[in-house]
Amino acid sequence: MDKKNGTITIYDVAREAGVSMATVSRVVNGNPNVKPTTRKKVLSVIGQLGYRPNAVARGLASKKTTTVGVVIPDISNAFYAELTRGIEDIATMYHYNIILSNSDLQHTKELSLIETLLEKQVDGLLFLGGEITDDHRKIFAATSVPIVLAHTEDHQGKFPFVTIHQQQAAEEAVEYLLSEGREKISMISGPLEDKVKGYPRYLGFKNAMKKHQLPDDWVYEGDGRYQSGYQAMTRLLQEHPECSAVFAASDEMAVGAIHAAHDQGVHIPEQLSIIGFNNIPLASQVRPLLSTIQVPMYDIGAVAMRLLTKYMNRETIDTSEVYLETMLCLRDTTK
Amino acid sequence: MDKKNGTITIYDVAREAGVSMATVSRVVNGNPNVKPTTRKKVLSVIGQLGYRPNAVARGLASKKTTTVGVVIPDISNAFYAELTRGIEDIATMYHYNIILSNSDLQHTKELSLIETLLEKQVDGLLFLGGEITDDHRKIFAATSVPIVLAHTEDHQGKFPFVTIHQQQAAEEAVEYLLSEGREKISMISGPLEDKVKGYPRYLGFKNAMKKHQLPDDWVYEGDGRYQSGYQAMTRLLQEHPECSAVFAASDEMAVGAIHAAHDQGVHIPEQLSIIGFNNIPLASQVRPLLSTIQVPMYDIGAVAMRLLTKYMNRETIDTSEVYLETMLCLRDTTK
DNA sequence: TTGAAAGCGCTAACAT
DNA sequence: ATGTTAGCGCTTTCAA
Repeated sequence: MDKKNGTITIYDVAREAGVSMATVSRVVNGNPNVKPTTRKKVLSVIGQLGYRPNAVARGLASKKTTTVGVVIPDISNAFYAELTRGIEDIATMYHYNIILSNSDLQHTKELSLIETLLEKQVDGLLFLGGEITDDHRKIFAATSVPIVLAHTEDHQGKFPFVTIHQQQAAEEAVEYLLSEGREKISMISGPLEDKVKGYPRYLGFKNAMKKHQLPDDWVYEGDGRYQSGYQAMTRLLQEHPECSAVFAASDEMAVGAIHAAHDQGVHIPEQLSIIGFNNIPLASQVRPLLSTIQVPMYDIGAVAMRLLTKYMNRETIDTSEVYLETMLCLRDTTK
Repeated sequence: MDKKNGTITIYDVAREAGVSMATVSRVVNGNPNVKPTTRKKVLSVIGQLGYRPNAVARGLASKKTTTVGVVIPDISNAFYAELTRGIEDIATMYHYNIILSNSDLQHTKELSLIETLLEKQVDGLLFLGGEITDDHRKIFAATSVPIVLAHTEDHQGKFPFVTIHQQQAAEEAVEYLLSEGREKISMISGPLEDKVKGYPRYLGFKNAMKKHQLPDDWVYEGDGRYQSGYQAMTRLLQEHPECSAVFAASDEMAVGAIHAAHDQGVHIPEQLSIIGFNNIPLASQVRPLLSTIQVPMYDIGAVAMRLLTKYMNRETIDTSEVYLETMLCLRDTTK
């Protein structure tokens, strides 16, 4: 049944079935130009021998690997995990596999990962979450492999992307707080040097406050995680006990803030409103239920992957820059 | 700079540098048998031409792809996301990439994923979380590709694995509840047909209760998620308001239970103790902070991947069946 | 409908 | 230290 080698190849099947390699290749690839009898014969031999096509050889010959590379900041982050699920589901649907790698948002790591993925001859590349620099553009532009950016955008390089309107979503959240009658609003931001999310959301806050001629400098910078939200809130309450609302740039920080407020005896939402960002599962697994901006994480991944398949198939693209809708999701931390 | 084709190969570099392909291959692969001058020359040509080695061709020739397949139930699940991070970090450390695919614990999907991964000639396979059946064993046994199971175990097939003692951990949790003086203990279990986690944890509960000659049939079956925990607790409180402790088979269900109890006016931990399972981030992001069994998720992934590298390198293996330690992590939902 | 044969880009003996 | 060469297992013209 096996050959000396142990691996049985298309050649073995051909010999055993009394046909040529080409014919075996045809039946394996579903080419219709094969006489039904022949196909049946070949198929049965394949079954008997337990033949398994070698995708690497196929990749070399056909110049297609049916795998796409995914560079993501951190898979252990709920937001990116959900987004990745969207990617993977669509990839599977189109018969692609994904090679996943974490960048931790580190510039040089990102570049070397991209390099490695291109060496592996991925058919396409999904780049998530990091800021696009000239280094990125250079390497992206130099390859013919389709690239789609997800949850980040780039206008200089003209690369396709799917993301959300970060700044606008932030503005809406703050506007809502304002509409509640809150005026002493503070922000717990993410890292401001994060040009992709942190800074735009910060700008959204600034803008909304300016528009209403309200002070906009109660900004506390966190790192996006629970603890930093807790700490920011604690300081905030010390320095500005009169604060009546906070917009947090992530749900985790928002929840940290809720608990800090609670520990200071501040009642939510009676005395203080809080709005988060993303609507990760956590938001609806804490009490009070967190009001937040709902970001279509799964869809960002799914749509980006779908877009990538279009590029890989050389289909015509109608829109290469897509912004998905966010929605204010009001629960119990707002009035 | 480029050739007509667009892709520049090892042959182009060789010609341009005035050496043979073999020599270029040597410098690319860090073979020491190259005169420094030659190496320098080749390297410079590689730089000029922007040569990028084709890993697919290399894989075909060397029969090594430096990629491993990972079959995981669901990457959007916090538990598996963290575990995957452990896998990926170690994989990167040993210069492997991972192809990730979600099985949703579906038998047939698992098998077809494994098949696909083997076609792609992965150097190794990590299989997570699902029950091992004869179908799995058959395909695992038929390949020479090293397989390591993670967070599941198999004794019939003799495949290496790294996991935890599910039943024992559950017993310890229940024993703790008992040691608190609680006697009317209930369990909110995961799916009991889950032979890998659900059932063993259930057995742990049964065992501990039997050992103390206490009734062990207040068991409510959930699906592991928040909502099911909430519902189970709600029913539990209706049917057995005298219940004084609950052991939940997952943190999410435990948190759901906390909130259900809260909604019924039951005080935790005064009237009722709750212990969860896993210690995902959520456990320390809710109030009261959840007491739970801390499972080394990251380490399970990391150790499994490390073990896999040993198999791939044909190193000698000291232990092919590793159980990692769990620990009772007591916080505010127990006395 | 089928087969023959030329690669795909690289590695790995084997020579030199 | 370097070159030659035979594959690796498949796809894909091109003929037949």
